[in-house]
Amino acid sequence: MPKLVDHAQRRAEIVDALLRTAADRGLHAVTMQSVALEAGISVRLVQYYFDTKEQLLLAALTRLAARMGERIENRLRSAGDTATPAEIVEAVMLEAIPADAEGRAFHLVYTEYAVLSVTDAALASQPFMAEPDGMEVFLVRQLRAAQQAGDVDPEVDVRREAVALMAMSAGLGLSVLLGQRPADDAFETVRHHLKRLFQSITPDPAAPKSSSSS
Amino acid sequence: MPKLVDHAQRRAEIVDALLRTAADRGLHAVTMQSVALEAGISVRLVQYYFDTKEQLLLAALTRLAARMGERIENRLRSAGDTATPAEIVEAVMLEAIPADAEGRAFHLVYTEYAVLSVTDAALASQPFMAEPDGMEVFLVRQLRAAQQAGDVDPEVDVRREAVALMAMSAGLGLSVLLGQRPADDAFETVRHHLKRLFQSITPDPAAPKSSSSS
DNA sequence: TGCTTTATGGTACAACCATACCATCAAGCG
DNA sequence: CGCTTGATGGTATGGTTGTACCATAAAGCA
Repeated sequence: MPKLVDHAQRRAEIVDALLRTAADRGLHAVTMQSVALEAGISVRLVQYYFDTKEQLLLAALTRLAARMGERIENRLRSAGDTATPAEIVEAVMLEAIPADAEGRAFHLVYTEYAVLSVTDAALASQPFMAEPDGMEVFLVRQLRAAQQAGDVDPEVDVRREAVALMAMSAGLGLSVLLGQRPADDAFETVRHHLKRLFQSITPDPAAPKSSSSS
Repeated sequence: MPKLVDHAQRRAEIVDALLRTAADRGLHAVTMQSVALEAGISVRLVQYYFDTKEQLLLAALTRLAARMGERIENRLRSAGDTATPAEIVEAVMLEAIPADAEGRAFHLVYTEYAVLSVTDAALASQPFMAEPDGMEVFLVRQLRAAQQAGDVDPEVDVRREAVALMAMSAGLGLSVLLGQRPADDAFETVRHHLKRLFQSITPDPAAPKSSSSS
């Protein structure tokens, strides 16, 4: 045998090339040739490591889903062990909003995959949308903990609230992606809304005005 | 001359054929041939009425944006003249959630265009995203009116709240489109949230329990 | 040392796509 | 009545795409 290439790494490089091209020219611009060019290899090699284009696309999606998990975990880790439910919920919601170029690229490709999955059977059967369901129960747990800590009104329907929070962050993220509003605006909206939610039981007459934060 | 065809109507038929194919096979499946087939005419005719594919896509987008306006106006009209700001806001938000097949088709294609516009220069320059901005000022007005009527806490930042409401309905609509949750669930979430917003000044101790949770 | 296996390049091929070109039919105007 | 003009069909064409096929260099094993 020749160079004895590490297949896993080579596949990762190719997948990254795909994600890069998808990020700045769209998922529809992803072809065997464009990926090969971006990866600096021949088309034949892309074929060699991923027999068919569909398998390549699925591998990229898998990678993307994994990265999504990493991103959220990183957010939570950087929040530290002493993080309150309010801080955790905020971290998760802010993750859905693309701030820097990397975040934009990530969320764009992810959204492209999601929309494509509506009309593409091969993608629809892929369980990469399990995330939202898991996220929902996670948020519910955080809200319940906040309720028991007295930070959230015990009358709040935590399940409904969790759904609303996820929808809001997704919607804000999308609007930022579409260039309808700057990321900072979305950030502020999230913080403002969470402040309301987490203060709903203690209106604290000493400082009723929201004032500045962050 | 022969049949002396009404160009406007013929163009409308072709555009509708495009929207139909896009709705059930995706925007990426829209080709001159697929549109011609769906419209029951020859490819040459599609070429005849829309010189290039790009013009055809732009025409379809224009039609889509117009239909968006009609849809919202219909919602508002069916709410009647006596509608309260709360009812108007609810109507607008529910419109963003695809309930029936037609709504699904409409929102799917619209979302596909929106996502495509991120990487497609020709679409990005199109001002079909002016809607959200106009919608924002519309919602702000409604919320202000509600404040003056005493239905919304006067301390609420109406502009922030409007942004949050739009994001939430967009996010819920997207999740329904992606099959992550049923439309009824999204409806309930909207209603539940609006009930909180519009009762924030009158907590009505007679019926504090909103419903049971999971 | 020779053979097998792996990694790679190049190229061919069939399908498809957008578009251009050529032809035709019919209707109203002169 | 003939000619022009609008509406349509068919087909060619150049480009691109995904995939299959053929070839070859190199590295370890026998």
